[in-house]
Amino acid sequence: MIRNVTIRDIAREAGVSISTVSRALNGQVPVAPDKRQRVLDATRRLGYEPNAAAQGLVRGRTMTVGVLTQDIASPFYSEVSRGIDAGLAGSGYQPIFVNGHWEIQDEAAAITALTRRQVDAVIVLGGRLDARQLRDLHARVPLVVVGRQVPGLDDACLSVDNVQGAFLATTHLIQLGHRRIAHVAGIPSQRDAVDRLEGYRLALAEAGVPFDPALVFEGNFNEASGIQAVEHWLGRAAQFSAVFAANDQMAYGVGLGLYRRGMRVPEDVSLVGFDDLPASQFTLPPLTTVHHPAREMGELAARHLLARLNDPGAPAELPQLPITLSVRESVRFARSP
Amino acid sequence: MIRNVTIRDIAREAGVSISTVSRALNGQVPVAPDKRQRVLDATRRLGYEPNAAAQGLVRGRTMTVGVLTQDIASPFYSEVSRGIDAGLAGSGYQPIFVNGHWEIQDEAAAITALTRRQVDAVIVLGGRLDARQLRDLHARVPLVVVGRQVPGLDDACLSVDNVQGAFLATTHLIQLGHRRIAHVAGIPSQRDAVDRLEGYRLALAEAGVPFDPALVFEGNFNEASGIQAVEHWLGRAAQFSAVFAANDQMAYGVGLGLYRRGMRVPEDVSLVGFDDLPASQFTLPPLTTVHHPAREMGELAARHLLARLNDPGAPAELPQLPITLSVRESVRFARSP
DNA sequence: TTGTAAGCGTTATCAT
DNA sequence: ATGATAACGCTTACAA
Repeated sequence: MIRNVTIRDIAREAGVSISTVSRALNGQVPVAPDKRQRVLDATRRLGYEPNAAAQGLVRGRTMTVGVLTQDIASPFYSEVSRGIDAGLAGSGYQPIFVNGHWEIQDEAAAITALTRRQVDAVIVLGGRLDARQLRDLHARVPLVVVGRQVPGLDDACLSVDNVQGAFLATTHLIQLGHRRIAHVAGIPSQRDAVDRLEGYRLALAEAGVPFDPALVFEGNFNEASGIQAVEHWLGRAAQFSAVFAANDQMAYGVGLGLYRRGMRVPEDVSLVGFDDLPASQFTLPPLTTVHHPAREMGELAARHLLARLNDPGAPAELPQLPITLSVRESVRFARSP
Repeated sequence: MIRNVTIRDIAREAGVSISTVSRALNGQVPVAPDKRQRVLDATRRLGYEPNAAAQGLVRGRTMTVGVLTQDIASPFYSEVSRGIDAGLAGSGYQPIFVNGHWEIQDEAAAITALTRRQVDAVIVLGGRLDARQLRDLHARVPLVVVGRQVPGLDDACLSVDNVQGAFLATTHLIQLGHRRIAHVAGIPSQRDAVDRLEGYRLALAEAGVPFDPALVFEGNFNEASGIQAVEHWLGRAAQFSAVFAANDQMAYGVGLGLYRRGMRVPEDVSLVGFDDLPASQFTLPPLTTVHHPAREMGELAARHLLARLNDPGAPAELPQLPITLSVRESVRFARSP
């Protein structure tokens, strides 16, 4: 631990009492100009930095926002984190990130680490904590949950309409003449995965396109399952002219799986993803994908919390962000059969 | 801020003094079994969590390691962060991440935020802080700098041999018959960028291939500059059969730039990157790239710090991690001219 | 305007 | 084995 210069050292150096130092530094209460100057000089000379822990202890607020992220290296959640970072910038609050690794125990431990540190607010990114745990947390500290809709915690949840997003993607394909549209679904225990599947089915139904279970492959949200999906379908000679993947990472895998079998996107198969990761602008070809406003959600979560922190009585309105389709080059008209 | 249950509440509930509570909880000093049990029960019943700030204040260590990362959403640094996370797991120490955004002021502010929080050690990931600032920091707290070699701080720096990595990549291309090898360089103010350029030139020189400045494009490490590089060369009718990019993100851009001009990798142009980002396994085609052991570096940095924290007298040996080439499908024999 | 002193939640020293 | 009590570094009444 850093042996820091303390307020006592400054007091001695400036020849004033410690309370004067504190007042001069915090600048609320009037202090004689000459003393103030002596304090400021001493502060600079000695390289003083206030001890945040001590301040937090006495002030009752630590000026930190705890962020429970699942995996610091996940492209999607790092976008959200970037937004949080931006949303908190200049507010005096500092984010502190901990990882839950999508493991319920790790998540609980991470939350504990946060509450032990007396964070003033918490942002939870996805994860598997159950509704009860999240509600308990919410009772203790201002909370926003990003990317999930938790029963009984509606005013604290920030997510997009996944059903709508998937509906958009699938409808886009249908309008271009595709009828045999395969879907790589996400982990069924995750709400967004089932919502996206539902949006896909809804779009099919609305257009009168029959749903074929053989065209749905259950993946796990990473690239490898995209490859597996292609292998699975091709191994059974499934017919399809387009694929809608429940996230971009699986879409990348689908692209590679197709490439391995000598099929091209979009010439042979059209491909749509979900999330609009930054990398999707630069894939071959650039990927048409549902734009998930990850960055904006992070920023909104942060600002919302700041508002509540500054005025605990503020109304807790958390707007739902619009979801759109980023049309790029991975989709083409279906060839007539 | 969370109004937590305090040790006093436990003491009252268990009918013992606060010192007994502390002792029962920390378990170093003997405590009567029945009292210990009463304390443990009260702790559970009241949902007590110790206040980390108060503990840090009195103990003199906060059990936190500060990590200055540049951009929480950068693929490369998030891999390193993931390694740090893994390296610290189970040690009782907790990483706290702050962002410097590659801005010297932001970085300095972030470091200040860390020292104010009395972190026990610091890991700096890249960045632009000058050697003096880093040495000052090193004087106050155990430090590891990842991804940079700082003059006068050699035993605290952890990086790979970038010259060697670039040499490996370029030599691989030469051995496959390529003679006209273009290079997308990184930001010249960053040491790793100039090292990679040097490795490229060294390999050329050693093989007796003339260096052509027209084949070097100065990029800025992001995808867009890869596209610009291709436009630049093609606009001047430069001849090349292979491209070596100073990082994977620029290599992705090169791939897309080529695609836009109707040229294929590796059929028309061979392509090699640097970093071996997780995504590079899934690009079209999977990218041959210099494997930068990002994850391992993070883990090593963490473990090194833990060793020093547990035994301040421990020798400060920071081994250099080997750099290798991940050969995938983006490279092919040069066609005879 | 300034200083003294109490107190934030915890650990550690000192008696007992 | 246990309980007062003094720190840790800071802010903030309360006095002066």
